Amino acid sequence: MKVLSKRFSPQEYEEEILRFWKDNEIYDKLRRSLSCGKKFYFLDGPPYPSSGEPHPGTCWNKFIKDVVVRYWRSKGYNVRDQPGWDTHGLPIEVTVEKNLGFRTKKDIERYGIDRFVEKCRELALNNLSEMTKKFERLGVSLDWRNPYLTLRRSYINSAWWGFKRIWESGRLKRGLKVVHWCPRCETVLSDYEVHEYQVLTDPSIYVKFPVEDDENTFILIWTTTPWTLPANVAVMVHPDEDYVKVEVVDEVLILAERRLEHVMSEAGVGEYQVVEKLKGRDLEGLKYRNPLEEEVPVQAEVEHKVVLSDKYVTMDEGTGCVHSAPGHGKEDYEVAHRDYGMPVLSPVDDKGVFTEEAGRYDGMFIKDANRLIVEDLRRKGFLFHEGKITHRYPVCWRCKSPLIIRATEQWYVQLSDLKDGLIEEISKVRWVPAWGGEKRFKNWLMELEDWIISRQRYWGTPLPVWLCGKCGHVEVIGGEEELKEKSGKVPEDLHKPWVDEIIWSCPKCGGLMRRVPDVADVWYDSGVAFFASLEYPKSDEYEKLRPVDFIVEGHDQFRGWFFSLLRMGYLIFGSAPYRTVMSHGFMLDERGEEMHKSKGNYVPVGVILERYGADVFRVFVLSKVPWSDLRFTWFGMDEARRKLNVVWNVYVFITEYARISGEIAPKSEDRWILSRLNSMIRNVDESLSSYRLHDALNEFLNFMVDDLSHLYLRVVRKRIKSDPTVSKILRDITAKTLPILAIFAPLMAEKIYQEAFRGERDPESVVMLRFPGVDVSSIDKNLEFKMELAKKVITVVNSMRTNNKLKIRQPLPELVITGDLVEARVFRDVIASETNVKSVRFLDNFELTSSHWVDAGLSEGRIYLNVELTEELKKEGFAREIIRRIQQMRKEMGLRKGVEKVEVYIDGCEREDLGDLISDIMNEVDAVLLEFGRAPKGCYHKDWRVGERRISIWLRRLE
RNA sequence: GGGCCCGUGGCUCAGCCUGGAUAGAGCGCCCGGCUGAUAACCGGGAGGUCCGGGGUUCGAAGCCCCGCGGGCCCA
Repeated sequence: MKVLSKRFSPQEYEEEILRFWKDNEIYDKLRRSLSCGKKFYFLDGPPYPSSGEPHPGTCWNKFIKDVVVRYWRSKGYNVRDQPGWDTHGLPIEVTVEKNLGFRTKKDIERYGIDRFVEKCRELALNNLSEMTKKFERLGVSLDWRNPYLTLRRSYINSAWWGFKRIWESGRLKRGLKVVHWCPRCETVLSDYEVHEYQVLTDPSIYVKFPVEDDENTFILIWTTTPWTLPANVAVMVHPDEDYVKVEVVDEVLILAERRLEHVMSEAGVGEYQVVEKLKGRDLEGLKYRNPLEEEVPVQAEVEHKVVLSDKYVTMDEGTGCVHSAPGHGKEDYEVAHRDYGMPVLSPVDDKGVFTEEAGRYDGMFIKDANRLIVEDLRRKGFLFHEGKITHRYPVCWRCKSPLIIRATEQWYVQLSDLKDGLIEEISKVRWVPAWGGEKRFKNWLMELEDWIISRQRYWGTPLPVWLCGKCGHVEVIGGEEELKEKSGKVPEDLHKPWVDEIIWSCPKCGGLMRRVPDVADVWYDSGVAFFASLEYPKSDEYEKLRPVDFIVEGHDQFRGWFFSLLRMGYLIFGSAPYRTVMSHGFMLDERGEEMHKSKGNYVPVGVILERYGADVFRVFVLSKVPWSDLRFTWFGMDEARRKLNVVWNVYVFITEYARISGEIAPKSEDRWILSRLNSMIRNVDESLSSYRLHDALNEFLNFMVDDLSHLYLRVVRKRIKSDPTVSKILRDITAKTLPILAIFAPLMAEKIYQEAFRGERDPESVVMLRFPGVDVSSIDKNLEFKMELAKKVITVVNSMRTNNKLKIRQPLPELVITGDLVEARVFRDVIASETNVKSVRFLDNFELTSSHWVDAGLSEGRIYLNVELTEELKKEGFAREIIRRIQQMRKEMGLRKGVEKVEVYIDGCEREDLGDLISDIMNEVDAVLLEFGRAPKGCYHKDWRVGERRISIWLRRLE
């Protein structure tokens, strides 16, 4: 055992340890040594490598994962610990577009899809390699050299295989779907991708729809999207609400009674007359004309009418008569088209520009057309009122363009009828915390809709769907080998555009089979990770490893990755693919706000590492409850550093003193610390195996700091040089705590292990040490309880000393303990030394006999302290005062204990004041001479006050 | 409008699932101590309507209900 360097300075050694791991291929060796262990399948949730710098919250995420895999490895499990990267999709495309200065898909096609895709690939690979470096620097021990990438050929093959399974199940369909659409990216966005909103100002108009064959009667509707009026086919009303016909000047308007007052006041109409009252259902089938039928010729062909909906018509806003355009609204589609069979108009193209079908508005961007449409309505007398509205409106999460809703042909997977099955599956999964799955996720699943899987983009897993242009025959391809069978060749790359070159003739009609141009939703990619990362079915490893034992991600991933995995697991294998799912919160800044680079409150990982190193960061985040949000604070980091510093000091102390061997009978405090040690190990083990990581870490740190450092080491300080039992215990503690420390603060643990504890026959690295076993026979809860009582006694006595202005340095003659506190009797010596009392007695009863006593009560008993100072005790106290000051001066002179000797001269007191304690003093401060009176010249000198006295002390260093 | 989470000294947070004696840490503050683990560390003290109200209970920070405030998700 070598002596550990005194300073805890992670910045100095962390890089060195990382190099040690790398140079010696520690993790490869570790994995190999565990290859026969029981399987533990951890699956990494793949982040987008759209930047090379991980967010501090992502570090938190990886720390949790790291602790879990380290724990199971230490339990001897063969842990699959492959990291993953979600390399496809819009985040990457948009970054590349920005880099290249592109604005539209046209730019990409002009540039060349092949070159563009190469740029995407390059960006993803560069960023993931940058991020990998950071994660490695943070001590995250995933298999970084061997990640799964969604862009790999083998991965796409697996993804295609899954796609074909879905096709074979009959759930993959193509049809008209009303979707959120980004007019800049020119693609559909899944519901998951619609989560960003901006406050925008839009027109708010009331429009009169003329009722057929009833001159001067109008249905009054309200809309904030005038551009959808050319696509109007119906008006929805609530069947059970009251509606009125109102006379305003010489016209009759139809609207909901409950909206009447509000609408008229907003429009500034003071005079109006209700002429008729009727139920919404009475309006069903009422025919009307679109006010723009001259401008939009297709409108003249539509038979417009009133339809009913009790679900989507509210009395909270508008007129109670809801303008309905099935081509531009989900509810509109559901009611007007699906229930009433009305046609779907959507005269808008992928860029959000009106098509020829929109007549007069052809070629205009929809938002720009708003003004003209309003003008046309006004000119023709159909505009009842025009105002403005400021509301939250969804925007594209990547490019921030306002989204539009439109009906488009998409490939989708029918899911809505699987709701019950999926909910059943999640009840079999263990959720940490439990409410995440049982409440939040379940509630969310109730709203389940079909999954639109196609994206009109370039960088993604191509949909393996080939379609005959002539007869519409569809073939879904489950892998490149099948592709070869069909077409006789395989593309050089499975991505667009190369895959699109593969064509063959239709087996049905001889027409041309071409691939549909779409790529898959990125959630398809990550959703198949549980088998595609294992290259299933080409490799059968998944059969051996399934199901995934553990995943953990931020709570935003319930509807993200947790769901996409569940969905794929259920669609393809009929069950949830995972056993335990843990969710964690977000990392916030010091003020509790989300951290964003653009907000300027972002703390770069590099800065954290520079100031504290990786282990401190790990311990800071891992000691917090994972499932609520976490504020990053620098003083929190300080706190973590202080704790680790104490831990470090504990090991320093052990290496310095726990050096003798032999064995004599253990004392109570020895049995106590061993009991605590084993209790701690048991608790940590239980907490880790149930993923209460913060409980485990805090339990461990409390043991190290409170039990070991603050109490045990203080108590055994005097014995340690002479009693081999203490040395043995401390070495035992080291052997059992280092593997636990290595789970949470691996760099520090390795440094300590390598520098001080690793023996010649020990494993090469601390990470190879197994999780310590629990020696149950050492656990004595009763003894631990008694120590708690002893601690209470010590606290109370210290408090009594404070109240009576008696320093701990001053020995007191006697302490009497009564009541249940006498249980602490076994710790008599501990109490005596910690309270600095000469004699401790435990009695059933005690009567105060003189005024020299003070007492204090606890619920467990009473404590009596004799504070009478005899001359002898005063001397002892005084001697401690002198020793302390000499030691202080020695330290200031930079003298080392036991090495440099000194001569001591004291003025201001007499030899008699110290009596026969002088030799003790000399012994303790390494003095060869102690004289009273003034010192010769050239000594280090200081004046002190000790109580009432003024004391001068001189020290001379001996060469 | 629906769902979920959170609310505990000045600050940051444990504890709540599984109710139990005087509600814990750390930081900060005040007072003090220790003296070779020492640019470290320790003790004592002040400081709390455990968001509010009601209920269950012998007993509620905890369980139930109703509010209030904050956050997240969904509409």
